Amino acid sequence: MTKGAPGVQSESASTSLRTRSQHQRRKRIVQAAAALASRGGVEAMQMRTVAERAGVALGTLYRYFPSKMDLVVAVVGEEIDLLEGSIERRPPTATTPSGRAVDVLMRATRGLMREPELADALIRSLIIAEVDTPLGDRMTGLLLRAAGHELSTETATEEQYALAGALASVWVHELLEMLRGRRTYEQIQRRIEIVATRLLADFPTPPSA
Amino acid sequence: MTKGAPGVQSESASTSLRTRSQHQRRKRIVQAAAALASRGGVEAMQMRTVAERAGVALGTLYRYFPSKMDLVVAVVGEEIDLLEGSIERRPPTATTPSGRAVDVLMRATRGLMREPELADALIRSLIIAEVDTPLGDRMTGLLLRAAGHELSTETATEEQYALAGALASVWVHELLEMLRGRRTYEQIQRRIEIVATRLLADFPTPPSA
DNA sequence: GGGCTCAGTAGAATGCGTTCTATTTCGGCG
DNA sequence: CGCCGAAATAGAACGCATTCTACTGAGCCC
Repeated sequence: MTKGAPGVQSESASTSLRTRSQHQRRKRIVQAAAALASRGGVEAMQMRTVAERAGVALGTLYRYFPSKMDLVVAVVGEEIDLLEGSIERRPPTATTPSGRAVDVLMRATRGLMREPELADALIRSLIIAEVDTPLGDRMTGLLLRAAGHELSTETATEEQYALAGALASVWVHELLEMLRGRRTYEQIQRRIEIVATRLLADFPTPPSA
Repeated sequence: MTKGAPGVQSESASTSLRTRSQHQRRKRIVQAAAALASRGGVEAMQMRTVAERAGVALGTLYRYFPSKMDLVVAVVGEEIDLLEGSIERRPPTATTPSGRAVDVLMRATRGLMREPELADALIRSLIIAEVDTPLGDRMTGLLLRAAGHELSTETATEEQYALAGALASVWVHELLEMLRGRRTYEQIQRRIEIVATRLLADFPTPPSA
């Protein structure tokens, strides 16, 4: 994390006028970027074009997002927020840990399938990005909470964390294969089920009341 | 596969003079590329520089490798050849399927660690590349043969193939984390062991004679 | 032996991410 | 009120992958 970059606002005291307008600007940029990416993928999301659409100068864009990758990561972040919200609203109902994990992953898969161009760009970048808080970790966290009873990033054992992480990375890989046209949705589901049952077999389940 | 690209020689009848010199050229290019990448990673491996070092014109380089990615993939291919050779010469000796798989993967890990810059470039590209024969598949094949008794890409069940593929993708992901400095060799080993024992638990073992 | 084809060459041109420069705008503070 | 400094702006500049152009040379077929 470098100095006064407005990219991530460390939610401190006063939401000053300036902070607010920065927030607006940042939001507009991400929106413009997402819109462009959803038509035509990363290549359509050119920095000049994003800046133009967002109504900011190229330099300003680069102030908020020091590289194209950072911008892409921000867009992915929004998508994950959406998924997280959806899970909170309607938690997975399956009775086994692996069932719940599969539910979460396939829901995410469907979400991404809706915007293939965007998804492709985002997933690839997600893998490559050298970000401080990699987005794969967020998926791992989601999986832990969904799959294990009373489990979270904090309470999980190292082993559980490794297993959830492994499942997340398999999912990402399968998703990539789908976007390349080498998997159907059904194949992914089958493969994820196969892997999830093996990996999450001894995750804690709620006391069957 | 496009038309007359000399990149991949469809090993037909006569190794004509022309074919031979093409082969030499191709080899020189890949060597130059690998040498450059092993210092300074992908960014040091600039197309102009590769061409120069290989003693060919930029246009020629692009005739053999239509994009930088194709060149990178060729370099990765060489590395996998090396690993394959090493495994044939000295097959894994562990007694369980997962033990043998871990052996193979950790051997590959050590090989790649020796040239971190190269490895980083290669692994990333390996993930992203839109190649016809993705290199991940080759790792999956290696794992199948190493882990399962009398198993190969042809004889494996769909389930076994999915499981070996999953293990390969987890390994790639862990490797990437290592190259980013977020894992040590020991952590990877531990994680791969955890995952491999779960995934390969019911792979066929030789009749304990 | 002459023309055809096509690999090869040198190098200019293009596109896009990123950086740099000079200038302007504006909120806050003495 | 007037000034300071951070944030914005327009736009040029730079680097590198990729593409394009015009030319040369060597094997090959009739």
